[in-house]
Amino acid sequence: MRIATFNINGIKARIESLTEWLTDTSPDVVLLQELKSVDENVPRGPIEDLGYNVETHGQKGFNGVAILSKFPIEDVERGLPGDESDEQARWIEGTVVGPKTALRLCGLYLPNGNPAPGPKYDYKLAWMERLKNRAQSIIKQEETCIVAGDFNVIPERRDAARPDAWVKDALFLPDTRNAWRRIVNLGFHDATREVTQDDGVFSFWDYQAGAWQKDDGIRIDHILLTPQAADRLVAAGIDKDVRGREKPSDHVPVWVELDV
DNA sequence: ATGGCTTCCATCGGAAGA
Repeated sequence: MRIATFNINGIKARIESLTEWLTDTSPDVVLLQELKSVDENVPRGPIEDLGYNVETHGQKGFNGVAILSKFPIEDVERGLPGDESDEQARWIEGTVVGPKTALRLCGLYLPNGNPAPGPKYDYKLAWMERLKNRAQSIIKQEETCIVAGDFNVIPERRDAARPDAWVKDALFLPDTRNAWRRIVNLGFHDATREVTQDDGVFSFWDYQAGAWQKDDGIRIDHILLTPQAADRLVAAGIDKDVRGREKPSDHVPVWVELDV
């Protein structure tokens, strides 16, 4: 089963390039971020026409996450536990049942956090603490599970073309990276790092200043695997060419193939 | 660079993104 995560930066603006990529690569499951749409305005028709079930957790104007799946999506939960007052649509869970085993899916759009310091950065760190708590219970349950999405975290210097440009940024500050490590160290495997230790592996290139043309990218979209999921890892990759197509998102899809 | 693009909402500018 191929599972991808993709921050599409607006599902209404991206529906044509999204369906083109779905047709080309035919992933079984897709976790989407930044729908920038309420649920009722998501253009689900063109996606359903390609054989996908669609579960969304949208919000007016920004944020918004979704699960697309060729398999039925069961036990859907919306919103990250731990703060009833949090109205931002950044978390969705669901389960798909493959030929061999069930797979729990957690799709996330982690807060950007800039400018740091400030209230937006405080929200980011608090959100990461809630994510750690949810991740801890997933690990304890020994589920075959992936936690994937736009983490807005550059884990290491090798994950940026120009790491020195990011040292004061919310995506790369020590508190951000420490919080990331505390989550990964619960027992997760970073799928992309399971298949490559290379520099220059990126998932985002800014629209500005010719970042794509200069390959001035960062790796911030990640797929974390529980040990039970990592045992079933067959392959992983990044669909980098998507960034060079017409009217692209500033992110590209990151994917894994799991024997589930 | 107090933002060089891009999207959204809502108009003809501002917020948000990373």
